[in-house]
Amino acid sequence: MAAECREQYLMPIVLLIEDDLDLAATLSDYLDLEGIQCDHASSGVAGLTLVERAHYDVILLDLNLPRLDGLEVCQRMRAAGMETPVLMLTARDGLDAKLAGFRAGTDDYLVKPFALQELVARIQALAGRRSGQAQRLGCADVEMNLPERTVTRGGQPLRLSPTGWRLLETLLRASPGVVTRATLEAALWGDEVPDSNSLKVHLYHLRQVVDVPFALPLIHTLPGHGITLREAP
Amino acid sequence: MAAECREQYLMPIVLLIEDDLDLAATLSDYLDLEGIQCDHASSGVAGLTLVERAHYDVILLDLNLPRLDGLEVCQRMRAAGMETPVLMLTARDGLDAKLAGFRAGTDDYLVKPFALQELVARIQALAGRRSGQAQRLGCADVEMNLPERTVTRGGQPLRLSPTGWRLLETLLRASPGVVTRATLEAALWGDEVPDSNSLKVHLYHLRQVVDVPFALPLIHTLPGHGITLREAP
DNA sequence: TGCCATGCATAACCCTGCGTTAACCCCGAC
DNA sequence: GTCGGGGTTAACGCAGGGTTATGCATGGCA
Repeated sequence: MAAECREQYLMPIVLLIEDDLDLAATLSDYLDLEGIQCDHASSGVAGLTLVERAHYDVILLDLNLPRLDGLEVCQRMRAAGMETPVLMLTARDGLDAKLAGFRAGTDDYLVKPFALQELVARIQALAGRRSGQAQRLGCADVEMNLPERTVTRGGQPLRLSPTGWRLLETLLRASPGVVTRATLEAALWGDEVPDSNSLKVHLYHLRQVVDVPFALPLIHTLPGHGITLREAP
Repeated sequence: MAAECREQYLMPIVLLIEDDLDLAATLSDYLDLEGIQCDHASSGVAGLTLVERAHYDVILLDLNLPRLDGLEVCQRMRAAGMETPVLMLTARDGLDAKLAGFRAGTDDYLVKPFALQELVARIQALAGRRSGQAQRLGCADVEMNLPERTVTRGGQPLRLSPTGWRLLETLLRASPGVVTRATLEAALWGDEVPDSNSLKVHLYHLRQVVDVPFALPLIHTLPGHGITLREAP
């Protein structure tokens, strides 16, 4: 996880199921560099439990796994009703192997050795199709899921009022940049700003939810400039 | 269950945009044999107009087209907001060509010569992801079978009025996303919304059927945002 | 033909919680 | 010392949303 706020709003989260730990580390590092967050499971069973527990945009699935092989994992996922796109990674190039993969319910099939850039492109294509779920805003450990209308900090869900939501959204979109109070007021109310006090009250409430319960405050005011949402003041 | 659903989904309709008429005829015949209906356009412009006019599950796009090449066609489709999956067919195997394809918005990339069976498998994967849910919708332990017009929760059948059905269907299609009340009203009545009260009454009745008899409520309202159907609020 | 069940629209009611407002307070700049 | 930008707090009004009751259609059925 990169320490700084990401400029990319579109940050797919993938699960890599792969028993070769060296390869897994290489892939994971590269994907992180490309702005794709990557969880890792080293066996089929571990992968299946992770899939049930968390949300992923794409699943990278090695075909040759020790006990439970990739085909089986994919079949079980589909049988359980999971629709998450699966990208099968394998050294087997034969037509029959590919067809078996698709029959098991995979969405794409990439033969090793492959170019890492192609892997990234295919992940993005698969994640983008579910465009609804891929739209997230994030900064530090704050994550905002736009279609689901949920915000979490450090994985913990936050309760926001409609205005609090819009406030946080504008700050996130600008992050790590600074937003002037005038811009915030315009984002909340347009031209008809209710009272000069309103904004600071809303900011106060937002901090109560986003900052106070946590160790590190993220909302900083740069006096005379405006407000910013980031780790370092 | 879900596996059977995939197999059972039949007759995707694809559009083949290809200037080589011999190849087009061969592909088209083979796809027809496999139960995939295939329209054909022999130029980029012709393809674009067809795409606007009719619905296709997948678009097979040759990269090398006379005037308007495949990349351009794909870009224009995406710019126009079309989300139809595109499968690029081409003789060019280079990494740069592939990356350019994905950058233009393609969903899959198949290098000639390819096995016809692999083409079919990839078409079905692309079509299934979009319309595989055409038969059956589900979320948590709720299952809706569209052709049979039955809904169950935890295996137990639910009795829904026509309006309740459409309401639940809209929520299921969006799940786990949030649907605004305006969208719901539009889905139920179009432009002629009867009364501002009607929606909340129908929602109340739907909850009586879907949520109240069960331990875990699934229909949540996120104040100021809309309604959602999922496990976590 | 008349009865009953079902589904829908409408109106009325209540309550929670959100937004606004008006205070007061703190602190650094001048 | 004063002024102003910004943080904190409490009070009030109201809209959004949940709940309940009523009346009117429609359609099946005796």
